[in-house]
Amino acid sequence: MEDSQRYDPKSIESRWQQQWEQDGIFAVSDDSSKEKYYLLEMFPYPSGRIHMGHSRVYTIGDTLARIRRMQGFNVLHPMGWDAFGMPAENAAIANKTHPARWTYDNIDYMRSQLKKLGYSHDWSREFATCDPSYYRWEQLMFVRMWEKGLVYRKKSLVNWCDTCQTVLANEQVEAGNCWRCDNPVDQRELFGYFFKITDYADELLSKLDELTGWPDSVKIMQRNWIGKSYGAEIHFPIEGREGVVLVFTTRADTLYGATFMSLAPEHPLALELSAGTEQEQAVREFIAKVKRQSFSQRADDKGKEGVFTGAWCTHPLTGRRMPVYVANFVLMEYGTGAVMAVPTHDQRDFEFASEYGLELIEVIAGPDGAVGVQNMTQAFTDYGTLVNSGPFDGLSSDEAKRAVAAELEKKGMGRETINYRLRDWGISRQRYWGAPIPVIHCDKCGQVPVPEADLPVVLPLDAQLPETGGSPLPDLAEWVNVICPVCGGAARRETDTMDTFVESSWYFARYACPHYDQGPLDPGPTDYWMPVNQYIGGIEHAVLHLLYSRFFTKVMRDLGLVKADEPFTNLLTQGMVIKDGSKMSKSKGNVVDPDLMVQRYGADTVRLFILFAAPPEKELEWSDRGVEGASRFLGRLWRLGLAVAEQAEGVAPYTEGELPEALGALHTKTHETIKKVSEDSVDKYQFNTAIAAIMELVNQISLVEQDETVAGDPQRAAVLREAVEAAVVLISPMAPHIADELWQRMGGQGYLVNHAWPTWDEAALVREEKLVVVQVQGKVRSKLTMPADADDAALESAALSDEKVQKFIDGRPVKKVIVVQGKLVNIVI
RNA sequence: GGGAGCGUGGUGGAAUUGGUAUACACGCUGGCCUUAGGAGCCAGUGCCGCAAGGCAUGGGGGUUCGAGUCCCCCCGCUCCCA
Repeated sequence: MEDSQRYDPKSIESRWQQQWEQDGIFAVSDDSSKEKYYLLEMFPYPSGRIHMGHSRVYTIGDTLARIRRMQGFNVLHPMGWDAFGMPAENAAIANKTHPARWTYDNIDYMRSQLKKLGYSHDWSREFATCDPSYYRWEQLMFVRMWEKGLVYRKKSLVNWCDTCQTVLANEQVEAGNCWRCDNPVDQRELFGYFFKITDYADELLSKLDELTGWPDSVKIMQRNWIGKSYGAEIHFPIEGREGVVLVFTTRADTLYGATFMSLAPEHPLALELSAGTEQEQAVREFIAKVKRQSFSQRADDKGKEGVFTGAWCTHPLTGRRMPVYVANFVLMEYGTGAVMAVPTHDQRDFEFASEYGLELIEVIAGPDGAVGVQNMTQAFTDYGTLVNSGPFDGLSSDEAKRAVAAELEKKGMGRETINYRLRDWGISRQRYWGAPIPVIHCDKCGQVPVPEADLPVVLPLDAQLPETGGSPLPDLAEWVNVICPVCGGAARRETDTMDTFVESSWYFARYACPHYDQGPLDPGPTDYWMPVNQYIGGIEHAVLHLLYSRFFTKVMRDLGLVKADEPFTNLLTQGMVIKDGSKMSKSKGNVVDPDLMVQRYGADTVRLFILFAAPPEKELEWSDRGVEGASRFLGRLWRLGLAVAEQAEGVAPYTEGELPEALGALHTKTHETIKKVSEDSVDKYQFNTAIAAIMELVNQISLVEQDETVAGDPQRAAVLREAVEAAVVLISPMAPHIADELWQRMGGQGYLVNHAWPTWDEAALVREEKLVVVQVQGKVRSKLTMPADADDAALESAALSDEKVQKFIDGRPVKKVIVVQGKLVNIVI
C-alpha cells in the first residue's frame, strides 16, 4: 500500500489542524444574519496537563459545536483559563518559581494539548482570569456592588491552618486536618468581605422552575442548598436581665413542648450569659473543645454534648422557666444559632434531654393519640393534633403554626417568617494568587472602596512567596501603604484576595467581548450572545459554581450590564471518567494520559471512543481495548472511503432509479442512519447510539462492497457513494480530521464543519414489507413478513393460520386478538 | 439520618418510552488470507437442553393481552447534604 493510502492519523490531523487555523474558520463574528448559538464548556484550571475529564467535556462540547454549525447557527465556542488559585502557590514554592510563571507555562502547554485534539474553539477570544485586563472589571463590579450595598465586611468563623498561615475552604479540611500539611485545623474568627447572595435567595429559588433545560438533579441540589423554610421567629426573654434569645423554628406548633434552650457555642450569648456564674469556667472549656472539632465532627450523629450556661429564659406564652444550654450540634450558621428545644418532638433534642435529664412535655398527638412521655423511646416528629398546649389544644399542626405565630405577634414576642439555609458568600482569602479586593483601610474613614479611576489594583508580581505558606502581600510595604482616597491620610490596602469562584462567576459573559476596554461588558455583543445556549461541565459544580454564576448574572443585570436573567439556558452535566471501577487518581495508579492516547491512536480515535463508550451524563469506564476498537473502526471507514473514492470517481450520489435488493437496502439504511443520527446526536446528545448507527451503516457498506451479485450493477457506485458520503458527513463532528480528509479525497469541497447537516428522504425510509411478531399469550411464537399496508384483519388471519402459532393455540378457543399495526399480533386464549 | 440516582450477557452499553430483551462495540471460539501478525476479512457467541422447548433485565409481589420500562415491598451500590 502506498503511503498516501495508509490511514496515518498523525499526519492527517496536524495538516487539518493547520488548515483550520490558517483559514480562521472557528473565529466567530458578532454580527450575523444567522441565528446565534453560544456553546460553552466549563473552562479549565491550568493545572499543568490535560486530563481525561477535560478531554471528555471538550469532546462532547466540540461535537455539539460542530453539529450546530452544520445546522447553520452562528456558533460561539470560546476557551480560556480559570487561572487564579492556590495550586499555583504550592507549585511555585515547591519548584522555586513564581505562580504567574507556573500558570502561564501551564496555559501554553495545555493550549497546545487542546489544539492537538482538534477542537473548534475560537482562540481569538482566549483570556486568563489572572490577567489584570480581566480582573480589573471584577474589581469594578465589586466597587459597584459595594455602592449598592451588596458587599459588606464582618467577622466570621473560618477554618484556619496555623502551620500554613492560611484559611482553608471546607473541602480542604480532611478529617479535621489540613490537606496540605496534615496538621489540625482550628476555627478562627476573621474579618472578611461577603457578597449578599441571600438578597437574591428568592429569585435564585423561583427561577429554577423556569430552567427547563437543566437536569432535575442539579435543580434539586440548588433548591436544597438554598433551603427556604417557612416558620416563625420567637423571642424568649432572658431571666434577670434585658434582652431575649431569638429563635427560628419551623415547628411553632410544638412551642408548648419547649423545655430548654440550646445555643450554638459561637453564639455571643453563650459567654455573655454564663459570665459571672459558677458555670462560666465549664462553658469556656466546652466552647474551646468544640472549636477544635471540625464542622463534620460536630454534625456527626453521635455524641451530642452540651453544658448549662447558668442562665434561664422564659417561655413567651406560658412563662415557664427554661434552662439555657450550649450544645455542640447547634450551628451558628443556620437560623439564629439558637434552638428552642422540644425533646418530645425533635430527635436531637430528645437525645440531648435524655443525656442531661431534662423535662419532657408531649404536645403533639399522632393518629393513635398521645403516647405519654414515660413511654417515649424516641421523639415523635410527625405532624398531628395539639395537646397540653392551652388554647391551641385540638388544632392540627398546620393550623397551630399560624395560630401560635399570630398569638406571638400580638404579644410582640415573635412573628411568622421565612428562613434560608443559604449563607452570604464569603469571598476573602488570605492568599496571594488571586484578584486583590479593591478596598483601602483608613483609620479615620474606615473601609473605603478604591475609586474607579484608580482601578485596577494590580497584584504585585515581584512578591516572594514565604516557604511556610501564607500570603506575601501584607509584607509588601510599598504596595500596602497608600493614601486614603477620602481624607488623604495614610492608609493601607486590603491584602486579602477574592475567592477564585468570583472569576468563574462571570467569565462566560466576558467571552462576548473579551477585548472590550471601556467596561466589564460591551452591551451590543453581550446582549447578542448571552445567555449561553448550552453549558457543559461536571456535576461536582452543581451547587457552588452554578449558583454563584446565577447570582452574578442577576447582579450584573441589576447593574445594567446584561439583559439576561439566567446565564445558562441548557445544562449538560457529564459523568466522570473512571478506570478499573474507580476515579482516575495518581494514588491509585490508574491514570490514563489523553496526550499519550492521541500520540498513539490519533485525536479522532480518542474522541470517538470517548463518545462511544457511554452517554455523556453517565460515568465512562476507560478501556484500552475499547480505544483499539474505535481505531479499527476508523481504519475500516478509511479503507471504504478510499475504495469508493476510486470506484465512484466522478459519479454523483444515487438519487433515483430501480435498484436490486442489496442496493435498495443500503439506500434505505443510509437514510435510516441519517435520521437516527440526527435524532440521537442533534436532539438527544446520545452520541454513543449515534456512533453505533454509523457503525451499522459502515458494516452494511462493507457487505455491499463485497457483494458480487451487484458487482456489475450500473447504480452500484452511486449508491455506495451516497452511503459513504453520509457516513463521512455524519461522523465529522465526532472525528473531524479523518472526515475532512476523506471528504476531500472523494472530491468534496470545503470543510465539513461548514457543510449542511444532512437530511433524510422520507420516501427512502418506506419499506414495502414489515416483520410482524406473532405472540400467543404474550410470548413470541412466530415472525411473519407482511406487506407494509396489510390491515388488522389481514394481520390477524395470517397470524392465526401460521403453523407454529396453530401449534401453540392447540385447538383452544381464541378469546381476543390484539393487533399493533406493522409490528405485532398477540393472540389471547 | 435526609435527598437524588443506579442495578440488563464474561465487559462497556442498546431497547421507537408499555410491544421481537441484549443493537453497536470489547472479549472469546472457529475459519480464510499471510513469511509473519497485537493487521485484514468471514462466521458463531445470554443461560440450560441432543432436540422440542424452557429460563433469563438485583430479589419478591402487583397492574396489563403484553413489563427492563408503570405501582408496592425488600436487597445492593454510587453521589449530594447533614
